[in-house]
Amino acid sequence: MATSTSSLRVVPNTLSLRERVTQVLREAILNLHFEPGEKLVERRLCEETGVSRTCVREALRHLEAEGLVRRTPTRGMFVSEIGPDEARQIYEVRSVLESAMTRQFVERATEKQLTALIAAFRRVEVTSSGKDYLAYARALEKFSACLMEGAGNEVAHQILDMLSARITYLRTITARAANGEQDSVLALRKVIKAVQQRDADLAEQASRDFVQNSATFALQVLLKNSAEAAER
Amino acid sequence: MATSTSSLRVVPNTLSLRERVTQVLREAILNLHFEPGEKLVERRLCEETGVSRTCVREALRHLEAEGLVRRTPTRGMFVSEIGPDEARQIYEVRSVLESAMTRQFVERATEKQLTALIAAFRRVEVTSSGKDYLAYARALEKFSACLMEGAGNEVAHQILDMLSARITYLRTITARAANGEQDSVLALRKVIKAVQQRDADLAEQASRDFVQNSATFALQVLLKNSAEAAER
DNA sequence: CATTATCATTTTGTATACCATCATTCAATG
DNA sequence: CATTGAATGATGGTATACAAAATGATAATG
Repeated sequence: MATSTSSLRVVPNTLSLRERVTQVLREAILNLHFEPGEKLVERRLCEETGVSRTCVREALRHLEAEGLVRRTPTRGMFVSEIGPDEARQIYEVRSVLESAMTRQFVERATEKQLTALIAAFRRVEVTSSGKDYLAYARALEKFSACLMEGAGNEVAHQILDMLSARITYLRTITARAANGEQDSVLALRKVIKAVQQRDADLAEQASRDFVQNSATFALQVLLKNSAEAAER
Repeated sequence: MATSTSSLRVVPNTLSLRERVTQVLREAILNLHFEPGEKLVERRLCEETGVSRTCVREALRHLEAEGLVRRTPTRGMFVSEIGPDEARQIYEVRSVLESAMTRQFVERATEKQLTALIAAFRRVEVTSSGKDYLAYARALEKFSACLMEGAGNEVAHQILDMLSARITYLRTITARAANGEQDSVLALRKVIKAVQQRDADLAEQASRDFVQNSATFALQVLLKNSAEAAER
């Protein structure tokens, strides 16, 4: 097994064009450079990004899988509008998956993986006080990645990665207030605590609470928004 | 709301070419028309399917998302080889998600959705005695769909749909013995029972057992296979 | 003979042009 | 003023081209 310990593997660090286009479009959506519900016309995206239609189309398909855009046959792609109901579903899935993986982490992770998780948590703490949303989002994703790694479940990792696109989107849409992040970090600290104590039940519950914390906040804002929209 | 009651809506029943190509390739993989690990050369697939490269590529990307094929940059697509470790991960995720959704079903489903679930279960029973694997697989997918519908979580549904491709694949690879299905149906009946009694805890546990049942079987076979492969 | 270097072929990744079909817009018409 | 219907624009799909990388075969070298 040459791969496990001292991997000499050279990682191809040059992202393919399609991947870079995907990134650019994803960030554009997350930064609200496009409005929710806006139609994304391929030809226009080609001009704006300066790449071919082939590439743009493939990138859009990927974003469709992530749930950031939706396709209506023969009518085109639209930026997703994520309402309260879909948000609830997303958080439900995330809660269930992430808490289960937290439990697995407690039961399976090595010391090294634990220190990695703690380091990732530190980064979350640091970025949470700053003003860069996306840095905070990336720190959370990294934390999640460490969790999945220690839990030994790459499949779950991929699924949560897909979901995290929409979750970050929700964070942006609901334009979470500053203390929202502080609460989150607080809840996350409890997770870390429980994990360090190797208390699987407590860790699972803390993880559930952590997601619940984000969920209730986002849902409040979304419900208020959709109520206002209904009034008009 | 013109769509809800007397829907004259003409559903675009013509699947797009890309979708049909995806189906064809998926079934080809599931039927082991391609071997696990085999390289899928685009040009060859174009000839075999009679469609353009663009279409084939898009279909392959979809299958990649489903985990049935894997891509190595600039080297191409390969039919997935799903080993014991990945199988464990898949079943873990499925167990966690499906049992949670079973609980939600108990808590949220309407009478109508319950009867739909029971009907789906009947189909599982019927197909389990027959010899058509894929019919059985479809019946299970339909059951899962009813479950998600009643649980009110379309997001979870989509995720499990993605996973189900690989699960069906695992069933094929492990060429499950006939009484394996009987055991499964037995375990599934317990789920139905618990759901009918509206016992959320019991239903969740029964659902977990049901998946566990499939998982242990598949893992046994896979471990034996990979042990044999290691000997050689 | 084993290894290295060279070179031709194949394949992927991307770009471009093209067409048929479906949607949308908007003006003509009654 | 509502309808019809033609012009415009977008998508889904095809064919082709080409650079860069991978693969495979063959020649050169120690």
